[in-house]
Amino acid sequence: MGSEGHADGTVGKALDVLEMVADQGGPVRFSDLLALSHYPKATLYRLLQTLVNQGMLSQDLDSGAYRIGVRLVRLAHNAWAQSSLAPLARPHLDALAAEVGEAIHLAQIDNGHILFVDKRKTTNMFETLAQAGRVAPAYCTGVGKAILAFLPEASRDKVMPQQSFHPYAPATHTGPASLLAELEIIRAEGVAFDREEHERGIISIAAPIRSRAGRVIGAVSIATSTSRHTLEELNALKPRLLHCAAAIGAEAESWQFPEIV
Amino acid sequence: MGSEGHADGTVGKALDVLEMVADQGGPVRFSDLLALSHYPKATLYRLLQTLVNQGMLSQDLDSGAYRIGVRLVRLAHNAWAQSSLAPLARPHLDALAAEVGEAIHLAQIDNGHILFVDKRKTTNMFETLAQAGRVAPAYCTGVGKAILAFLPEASRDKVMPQQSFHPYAPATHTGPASLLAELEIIRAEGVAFDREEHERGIISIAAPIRSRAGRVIGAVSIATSTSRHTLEELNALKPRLLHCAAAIGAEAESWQFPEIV
DNA sequence: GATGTGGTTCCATTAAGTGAAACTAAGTCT
DNA sequence: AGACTTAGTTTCACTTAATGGAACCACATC
Repeated sequence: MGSEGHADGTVGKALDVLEMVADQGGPVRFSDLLALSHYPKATLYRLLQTLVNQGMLSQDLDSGAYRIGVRLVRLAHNAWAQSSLAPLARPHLDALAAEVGEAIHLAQIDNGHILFVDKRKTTNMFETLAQAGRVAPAYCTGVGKAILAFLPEASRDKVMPQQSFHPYAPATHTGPASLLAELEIIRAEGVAFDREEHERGIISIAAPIRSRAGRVIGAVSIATSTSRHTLEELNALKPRLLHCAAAIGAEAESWQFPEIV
Repeated sequence: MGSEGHADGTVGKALDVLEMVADQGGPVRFSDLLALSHYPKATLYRLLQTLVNQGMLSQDLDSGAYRIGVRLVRLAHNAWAQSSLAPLARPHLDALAAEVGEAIHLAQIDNGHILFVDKRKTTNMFETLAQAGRVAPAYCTGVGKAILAFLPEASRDKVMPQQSFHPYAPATHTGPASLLAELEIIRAEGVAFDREEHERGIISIAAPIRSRAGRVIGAVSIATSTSRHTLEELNALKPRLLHCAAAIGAEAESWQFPEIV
């Protein structure tokens, strides 16, 4: 991950570096970045300088370490508020979480991968935040399959080849055929199950969030562990989950999300 | 606001454009941006192309309009989570909001201006100007004065000349002298009041959030309208507010925020 | 006072960004 | 239908800015 090859121009490199700092989750020293990136010393240096000048990064006065700058924080809020389902869905997730007492996930799709944009976990608030913003595969998560199932055919065709089908667990789909078959079932049932396909012991039930126009714009899921609940018990929550997804979808009516895929 | 002159190099321009799109709060067409920016057509075009290539912006397939891209959303989450007081303060704000039943604001300072990073609104009845992610002046807001008061002298000296002293309301400070005098009082009392200085009918009580080292890293406030409460009533909440600020400050101990000012 | 490490600056070379203008694709009007 | 505007895209000679190897500086550490 990190620096993909397609760094066109100076801007690409700068953004690459910016992301690199952001990914570190804290102050990073110059030499650490130098080691991480394949940029020559002077180039990296200038890039960082520029970003600091721009307020996107900020440099610690004494240690000289780099971190997120205020301008990025401001931009971040802006971007997040307008371009993610999260703020809109928040109250609905709160309600659902309070009612079912299990972990709730809200996800969108991003180039064939699942982007978790919000989470509720009734037990620990902190971990929640740590994980939102993370990316997971689509083919082996509840939310992923829920989205895939309801994607327009054309989009799905573009997304399928991007799936790695890495066998995370015994139950993981190992190829497109079985996955496509399951998607059919999901379309019929209206919800997707994660049957310990991504992580052993973790199961979930997921529903797509659809705008009134019918476009899938995300998915919600209720996740739990096999030690706490069975799939049947999760299935009992289906009406509640669908209701939540519908509520979010209805509100998202006017809202515009970046084109999928 | 928006595009300050200091756009060094291509990267600066690109970020400028990026921010411009983000500020629009929705899809923007090329020509709108062309009108907004002072960049020549071709330059703007290439800049946008680059940003789209980089995944920071996304272009609508049919309309061709530009909006926030998924990569920016991902970056945004990252940045927000690690670089703002918000995630850390969240539970404390929730608690305070539940207890006092009034609007709660969390703010940081950013180049002499106040950046609202989170808010709790218990009633939709009145809408304060402070939307999360928004910027407000320091000299005429509760949170702003609370921060100013406890800033180290050197920082304050840098920040004071940045205040515009625009008279939003009759009670607004009109110059540094009276403001500095009030800051003295605030230091003594430990809290700052907004006495309808920014918006008529809106009052608040604010407390600085300080790390154990004593550095001000933000402020919390309880805001209400004159129709609902008096300043004296707000003052009764002082212990509760101070407690909340202290709790956040204690937790922020290890946490590092970009250098102020 | 020598050696090492982390960070900053120089400068000739090269690549990349620039933007006026020309062009294409859709409308819109008569 | 043909002329005319409007919105977006491409071209290309020109200019500016990015590049990176190497030298340099600051400050520890031996």
